[in-house]
Amino acid sequence: MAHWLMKSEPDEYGWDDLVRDGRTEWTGVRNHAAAKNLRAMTCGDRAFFYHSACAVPAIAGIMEVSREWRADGEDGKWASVEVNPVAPLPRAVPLKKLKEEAALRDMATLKQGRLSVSPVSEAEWTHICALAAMGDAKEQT
DNA sequence: GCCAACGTTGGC
DNA sequence: GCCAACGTTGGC
Repeated sequence: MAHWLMKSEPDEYGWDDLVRDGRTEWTGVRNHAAAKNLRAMTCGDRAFFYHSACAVPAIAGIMEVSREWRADGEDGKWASVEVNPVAPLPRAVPLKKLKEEAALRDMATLKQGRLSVSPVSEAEWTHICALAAMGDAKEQT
């Protein structure tokens, strides 16, 4: 099972919208590298829902790929997948935090900021989940 | 096939 | 709103 990070502008479609809808078709990706990543997804893969182009860019939640890719658009070049929400992060992890972490230095989304769908390694995934939980604990002390 | 011009994404 | 990064388009 692979892990991913998928970006959406919260003004357009945010984490709360996905929770409200229960599931959604992740359409509109018009970048070849991102489309390739969509086609590589399999059912059950987990992905971070990332809020981009907003006041505080951050990872907001975890979702699951619930149907593998299908064609998006007429020309056959693009793909979409269906996702559903799994859980919000206990505490959102902002981009600023991601950039501060040495362990995340090689993250695809940090290396290529404009890539809207990117892979996340096992180590990166685990690290970010720990950050999300740690932020929560810190708040309580 | 190269490259300049232009458009889009996304951080700040 | 600006700008950097990067992708796409079109002239040659």
